[in-house]
Amino acid sequence: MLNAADDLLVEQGFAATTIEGIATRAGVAKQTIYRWWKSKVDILLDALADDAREALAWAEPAGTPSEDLTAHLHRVGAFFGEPAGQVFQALLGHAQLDKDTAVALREGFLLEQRERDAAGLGALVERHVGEAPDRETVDRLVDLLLGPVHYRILVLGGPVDDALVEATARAVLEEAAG
Amino acid sequence: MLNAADDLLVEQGFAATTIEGIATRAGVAKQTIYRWWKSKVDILLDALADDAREALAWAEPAGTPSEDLTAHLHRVGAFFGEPAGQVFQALLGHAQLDKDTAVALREGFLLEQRERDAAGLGALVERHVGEAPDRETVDRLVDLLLGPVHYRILVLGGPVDDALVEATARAVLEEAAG
Amino acid sequence: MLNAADDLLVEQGFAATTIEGIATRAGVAKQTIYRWWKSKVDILLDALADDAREALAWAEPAGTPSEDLTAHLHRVGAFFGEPAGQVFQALLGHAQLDKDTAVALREGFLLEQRERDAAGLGALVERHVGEAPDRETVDRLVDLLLGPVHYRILVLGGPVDDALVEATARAVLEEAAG
Amino acid sequence: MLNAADDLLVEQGFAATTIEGIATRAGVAKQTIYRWWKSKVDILLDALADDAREALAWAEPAGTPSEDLTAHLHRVGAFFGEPAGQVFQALLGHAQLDKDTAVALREGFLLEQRERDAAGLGALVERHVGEAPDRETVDRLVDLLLGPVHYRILVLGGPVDDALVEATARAVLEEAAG
DNA sequence: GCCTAATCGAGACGGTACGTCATGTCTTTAG
DNA sequence: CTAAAGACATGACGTACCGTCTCGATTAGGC
Repeated sequence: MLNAADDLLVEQGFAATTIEGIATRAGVAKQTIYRWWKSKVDILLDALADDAREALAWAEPAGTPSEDLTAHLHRVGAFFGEPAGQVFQALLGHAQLDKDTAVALREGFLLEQRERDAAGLGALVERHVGEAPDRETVDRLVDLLLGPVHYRILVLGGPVDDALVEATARAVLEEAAG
Repeated sequence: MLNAADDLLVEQGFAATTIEGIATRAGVAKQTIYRWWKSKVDILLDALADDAREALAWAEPAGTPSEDLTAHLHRVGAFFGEPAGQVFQALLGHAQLDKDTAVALREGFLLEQRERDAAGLGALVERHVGEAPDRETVDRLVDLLLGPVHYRILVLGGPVDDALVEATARAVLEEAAG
Repeated sequence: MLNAADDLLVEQGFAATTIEGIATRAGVAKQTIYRWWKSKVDILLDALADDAREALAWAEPAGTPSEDLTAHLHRVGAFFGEPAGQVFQALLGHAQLDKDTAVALREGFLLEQRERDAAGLGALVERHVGEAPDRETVDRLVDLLLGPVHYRILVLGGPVDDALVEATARAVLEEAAG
Repeated sequence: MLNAADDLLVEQGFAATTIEGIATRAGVAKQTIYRWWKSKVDILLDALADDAREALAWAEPAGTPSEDLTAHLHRVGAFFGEPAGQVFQALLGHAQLDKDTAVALREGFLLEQRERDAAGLGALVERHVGEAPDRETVDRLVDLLLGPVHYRILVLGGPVDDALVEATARAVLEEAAG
């Protein structure tokens, strides 16, 4: 069922991903879907949870902090090209239109992801400057880090290029070094 | 008609803003709407164009570059609380779900706005470092500048706070200074 | 649309006559049906009104009162074999299960039909005994006349035979003669 | 379970008497019901069999044949106001809509009842005219006797009044006396 | 000042998807 | 080993909008 939803979204887009369509595709009755989820958003959230956790995870240190940071940003940029990333993008889009979706997405995914990002970036900054930044600082740094890439993709709809990634990484490390 | 669309969107949200609803509210026949616009997205784009141009304009220099930059960012953050900002947010959201909307929004609004932002930030950077940056650099700086605020609002759904604005402005000016 | 309903009822029976089926058969959208009727019972009532009026009409005198009476009873018996009669039978059946149907059938058809029957039988009795019976008496005579045939068909499900028709006619005329 | 079905039918009507509802009301699993009956009609038939047999029984002679006949007709009329009578009416109604129900009702109840009616009326006629009528005649008399009352109740939905009952009884006895 | 023609409101139409209900079959769980 | 609980595929329900399509009625503007 989650696969059917995923596939339909990637193939046909969010609007054409109807509950009836998912049911048909999955060879399942509509009622069965309603038994487990209350909307297609709910289904996609479930589909997202597994995939995205992994795709947006912070890798183990493999080079200098700067290198690791740019690598992570590139991974984030690439994520939006994958199926799970398209689901994420669709849910983000729908969250702008519907408060319930916004809340569900926040609580079902974004808050956790924020924690992972804070932990990942916090550790990286500690490696860089020698001491762990406090939580408020880390939060701010996460926004500085992820904002430009998301802006490029979600608002401008453009690809993420090296120059932006490097400038962003540089800005974050400088700000962290204070 | 544009007012009816605007009002409905602010009062009821994007999904409940139907063409039938706009027609009823405006005391107009559905067909009359279809004569001028091909979808509700088109109507909202029209409604957005006027309002947002002004609300997101760059003000004349009024203080140090740093002060002007933080002031502009605060204005951007506040914009999303206004009716026009909600229309913008809805269109941005829908653009994630629908390619046609993405194209229309880009061509009908975002590209122009990008020009205004590049011009505004370019001039400010020139004031700050004494010479005008080239276009590629300005583009990168615009992403660095606007990304974090948009990320906070669109992805996290949270308010924009002073610390983030200041850190962002600082990062942009340092990056501009090289 | 009425034809589609009629046809389906005769071919498939009452339960299989669904609004979706009628819509499909008539090449029409479901909503169009709901615009004009609020249920399939309503549609069938409309379909009945035209056809049955004529089929259950009292013919002009053509023989002795007794002959005319048996002829009419035979016509009533035959009516249930025709499409309109099957619609009537189905509506009568459903009226036993649903108060709204009972009321609608009564007001949309039976009361009128009762008037026609009272007028027809009243005139016949007047021919037979020389004076017009009062309304209460006619009503009672109508029940005596139509009861046995309906009982045979609706309760026993059997055909109407000559002996019953003749006995009924005889009983009615004797009762009328006092 | 039979009680649950009965109660639901009287309280909520035939359509609202669902197998799910009966199961819930009886604190039983749907499957358990399907083990014993193949439809709600089957359940109601079972529920009917006991009650109606008694309610529609012919009483011992207690007065003149005419008095006994009107008394029986009144009892028949009153029966439709009782719970068992409502079940009978519902089954009769459904039998008009569904051939299987018609057959089941006939074989499960009506044929037996017909025998009882023929025996009861036959005996009464014998008391009245001194000799036992043959079976064909009795059948015809039963139709003459029960038709008007059923017509009043099932078709017109009205109450049975004294005048009708007396006229019917008179007509039957005269026809029997021939 | 009249008359064509464009434009408007109203709303019917064929569709698609919605979310709900009951069906009859089936599997799982607990006594 | 039975029976409760309830998941499942199916299919109709009645509703909401979609975008297209006639309809008059009402304005204009060109004669």
